[in-house]
Amino acid sequence: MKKGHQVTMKEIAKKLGVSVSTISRALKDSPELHPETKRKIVEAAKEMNYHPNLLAQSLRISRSKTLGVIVPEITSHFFASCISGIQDIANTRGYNVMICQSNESLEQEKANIQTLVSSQVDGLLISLSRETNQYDHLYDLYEREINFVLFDRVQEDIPVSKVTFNDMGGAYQVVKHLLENGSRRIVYVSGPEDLYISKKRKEGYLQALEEFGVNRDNSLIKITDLTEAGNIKVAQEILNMRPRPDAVFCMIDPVAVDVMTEWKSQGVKIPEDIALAGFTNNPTSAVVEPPLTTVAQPGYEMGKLAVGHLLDQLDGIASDDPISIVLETTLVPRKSSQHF
Amino acid sequence: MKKGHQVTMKEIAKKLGVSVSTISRALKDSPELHPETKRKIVEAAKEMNYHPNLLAQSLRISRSKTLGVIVPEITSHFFASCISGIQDIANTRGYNVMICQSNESLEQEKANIQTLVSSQVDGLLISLSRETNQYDHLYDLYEREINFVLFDRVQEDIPVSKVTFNDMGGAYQVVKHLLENGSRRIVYVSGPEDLYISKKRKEGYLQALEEFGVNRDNSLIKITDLTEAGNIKVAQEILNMRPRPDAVFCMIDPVAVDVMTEWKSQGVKIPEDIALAGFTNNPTSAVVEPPLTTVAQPGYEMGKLAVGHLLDQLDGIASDDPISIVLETTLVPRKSSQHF
DNA sequence: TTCGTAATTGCAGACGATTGCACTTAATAG
DNA sequence: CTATTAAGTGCAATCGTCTGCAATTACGAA
Repeated sequence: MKKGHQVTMKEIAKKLGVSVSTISRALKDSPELHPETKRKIVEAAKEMNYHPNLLAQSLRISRSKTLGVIVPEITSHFFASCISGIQDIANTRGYNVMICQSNESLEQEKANIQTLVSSQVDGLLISLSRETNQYDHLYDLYEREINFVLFDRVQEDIPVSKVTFNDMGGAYQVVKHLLENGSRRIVYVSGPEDLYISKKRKEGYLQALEEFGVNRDNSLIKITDLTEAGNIKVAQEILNMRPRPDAVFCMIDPVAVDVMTEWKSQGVKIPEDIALAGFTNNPTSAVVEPPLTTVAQPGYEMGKLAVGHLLDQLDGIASDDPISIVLETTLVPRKSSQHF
Repeated sequence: MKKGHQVTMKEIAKKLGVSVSTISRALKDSPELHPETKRKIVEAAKEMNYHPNLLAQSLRISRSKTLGVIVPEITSHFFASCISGIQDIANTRGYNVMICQSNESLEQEKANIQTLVSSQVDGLLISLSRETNQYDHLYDLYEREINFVLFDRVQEDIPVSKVTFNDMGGAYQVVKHLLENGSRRIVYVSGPEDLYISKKRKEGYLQALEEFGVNRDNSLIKITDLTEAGNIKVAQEILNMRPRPDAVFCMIDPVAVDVMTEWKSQGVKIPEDIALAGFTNNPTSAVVEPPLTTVAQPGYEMGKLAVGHLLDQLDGIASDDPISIVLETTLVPRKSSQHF
């Protein structure tokens, strides 16, 4: 392996015949130094290509200027957008970011937290895995007084700051849209029931139905495990329901896309035979045929807000009292829902 | 801000009335320690919820067990897949990963390198930005003997290891496929000409043409700046060419999708009027209508290989002599190219 | 000339973990 | 009962940077 040796203050000091402290002060532009000395040191540092060792600095001040991020999966466009927002803000505020993915596994999530904490990150931004249904590891963080903020996939009871979407409102909007387009027998395809978003979007769905005087019918709520096979199975079940539903609202776009693909292969016409809508506004949803009606969630914005608040807490700008930031979503009506 | 205090060896030492060195040895399971002492220390450490400070360890051994990754943008599915592969391997081999995005900017790329190096990463994995057309920052890394591996978007002349796709072969495959389906007047929509992949894929395009005895016609090579507007402009220009081309091969899928969307809005039938193919196999490409013929690049695999080789170098398993790993691509024929 | 004071710079200890070496015991051999 | 040796611990230095305090020097004032 190569040496990859970094120039240190000690070496500059030796070369110039002064002490390390003097080097340190010169590079911090301390006023108590002779200008000439300072000039020489700065010059030598540049010439020798000196770069401070952030590890040493962090150790000394007990702050690493690094944040940890845990998302279920990076390859999801939504989470990638969040990360992008987090990075941008963190960098402009002088922080680095270490990213981990839990791969939707509770064990991985715990392991990630452990690693990041050991790496002395100053704070954490966490979006929970699908599997996460007990929260000891989060309470543990809380008790150890480690700063963290939950976003998107949150646990409601923990007294830390959270950034979420108005999931209920978004679901309400899209179901209302389906109702306004004349649908009355509307299926809700939900993910696993203990998921935060499964619950919230169901609430919005039910609220819209109630507002339009449509009776609740639990047989219209289908659960998928979110795998492709699971989604296809649900798609088939829906086609076999009698009377056949006239619209389907899927909890997330990928489910809707799988359903659409399956239906198309069976010759079902969308939206003529049955209307379809999703949630998230993945890039894919705009280009499928027909384009998918959905609800846009600005992931980049969410990332920015979450990290912004965390940094405010770390920098003492915001108080430590937990707050809840709720982002509004936007209905994106497209062809898949426009039947009359 | 909360304290977020971490338990240190010193505190365990004080509590147990032994020296810090003893704590250290106990936790490393050193054999020269009295078993009873060891037991007590391990127990106390667990009870006090001790976790080693990786910063301090890194400083001491001058290895951070952290890798830096720089990609043009995280929100690209391809790069997200690479990152995913990098993470998985890095973690199983005991390394952490810091990810940065250059946002296709040379300046950002330089800044990212600077930050990561200052953070004492043990090595870097870099995919160059589109803007990067001079390479001082890379040669600088090379001279400072900092380990790094280039992947996907590489610079060929630098004597470091590189992981690439057989871009030329992939392009050859897809153009051959178009030729076999009867097309003869085939447009190549290229990105900026100094991009590595622009060049390589052009080579494959030309080779296939030559093999089928089709004369080269430079007017059939169109350049886009890869923005949506640029792509649409090219799409329109192609429709106005006389005689009209019978197939179009776009350098990357997003370009092909923009072209498809534009054409569909103009009533052009794909593949009947004109065949279309892309490159990358983005998730989107499978669900557009018609599904897009493309070339699959296994990003996850690329990430795994790149990081694997870098770690092999760092761990002294592989020699420092640069190698070039070339991954094969796979033609994914879909409906967009099947006209007869 | 002598003293006070300001301007410069160096020393040493700290951050947390690790490790070669020296030291203290206690046990064993002679 | 003393000398030898091994077992078990502690000391101190190290990684690179920072900073309170002490030390040195020089300068002007009395």
